[in-house]
Amino acid sequence: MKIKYTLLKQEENTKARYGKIETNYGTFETPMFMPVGTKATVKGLSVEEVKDANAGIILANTYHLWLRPGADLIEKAGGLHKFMNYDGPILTDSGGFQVFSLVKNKKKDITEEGVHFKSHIDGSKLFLTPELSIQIQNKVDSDIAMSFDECPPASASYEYLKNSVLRTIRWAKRGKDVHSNERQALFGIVQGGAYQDLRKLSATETVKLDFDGYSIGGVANDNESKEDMYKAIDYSVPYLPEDKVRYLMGVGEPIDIIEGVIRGVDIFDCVLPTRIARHGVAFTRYGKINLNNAKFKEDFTPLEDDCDCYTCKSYTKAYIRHLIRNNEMLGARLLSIHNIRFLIRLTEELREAIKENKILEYKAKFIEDYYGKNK
RNA sequence: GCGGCGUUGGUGAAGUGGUUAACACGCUGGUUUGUGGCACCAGUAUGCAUGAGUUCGAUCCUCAUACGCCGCC
Repeated sequence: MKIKYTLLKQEENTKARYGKIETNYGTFETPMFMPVGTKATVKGLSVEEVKDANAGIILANTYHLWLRPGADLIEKAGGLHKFMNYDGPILTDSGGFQVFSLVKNKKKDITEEGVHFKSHIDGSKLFLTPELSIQIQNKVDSDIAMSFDECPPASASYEYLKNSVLRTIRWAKRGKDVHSNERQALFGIVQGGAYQDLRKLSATETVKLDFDGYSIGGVANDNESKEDMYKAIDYSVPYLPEDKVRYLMGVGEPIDIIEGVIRGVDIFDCVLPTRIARHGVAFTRYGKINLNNAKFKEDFTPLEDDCDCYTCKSYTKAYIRHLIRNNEMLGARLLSIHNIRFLIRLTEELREAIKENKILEYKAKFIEDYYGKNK
């Protein structure tokens, strides 16, 4: 089967919504946070640890898997789920985001046919098209495939963005036309920067193509301001169907997840929890903390007193600091486990807040705690 | 006791008679939003063993003292 979204409860004061997604691997509630497992692994974590965090869908990346180990090998292994031992739903990003960060000359390398760029591994010349991206995703057999879109920087001009939006719509159609995996859902991506008319154009035209879900892309990159990010959501959501899931790509920070939910977004993904973990930083209810800081040297309490994650149940800040300072890999692992659980727990709490029509109160309390000075 | 060499920040060290004493590590803080994993950015010696002298000016030259290493008695 393909993915099926059901709206269970619309919050009364905002666009926030509580729903469920039925997938090949069970039913999951939204709002939801998807841990990122780019190269068929959530960095540092076993699939058991990912599940212990109560994760639903996880994200893998077409570009990275295409280069290594290759789609054919994953097919031989019996598909991505068997290959990485994850019997939960997997979404594959199309590779658009990666590819455009590797493009050298925008005018020359981005053509109607596809995108020319160089491998980040050996510099060899590669060419990715909307069709090829979908074919790779069909082959690795993820549960949700993403259309191949252009992801321009936030600083792009209106004229550039307009052409980009139109091209992304044409690419979405081409990808859909070759999509052939019966059990795999396919999502369309809305672009258009922070411009209202471009988001409307992108959303309405993409919806006409009838995808299984829709994502809002081109957000949270290139030092984009939060205001522009929120605009991009506000200008996209009204044109998306109510009975399809909405996915905000690459977000993010706790406050951005909250703002996204309030604006009607259902699912999120972000590298932040695992990346900051590798650099020694943990999310907490009272803001981010850097375990490198000297003040944690003799702090024998958990990262968060009331956190239910494995790390908080077992280890102290002083110990994690010691691991991080000495570049011991367990440190990054423990922080990754906590940070992923933190964001998933945030979405669990947002669901409860929506059910009680208290999403704005939840946000106010969160801001007070997270950005307050009384730590 | 005599002779030689050395003494620069938390550490290893570069360096010059003249505005802000290199670099590395460490340390202190920060950044990170569809991941080119363990990165990047910033700060970190009002002072160059101590005292005296030469000089317009000394960390750099001279002398003495202390300490360290090596050799000789």
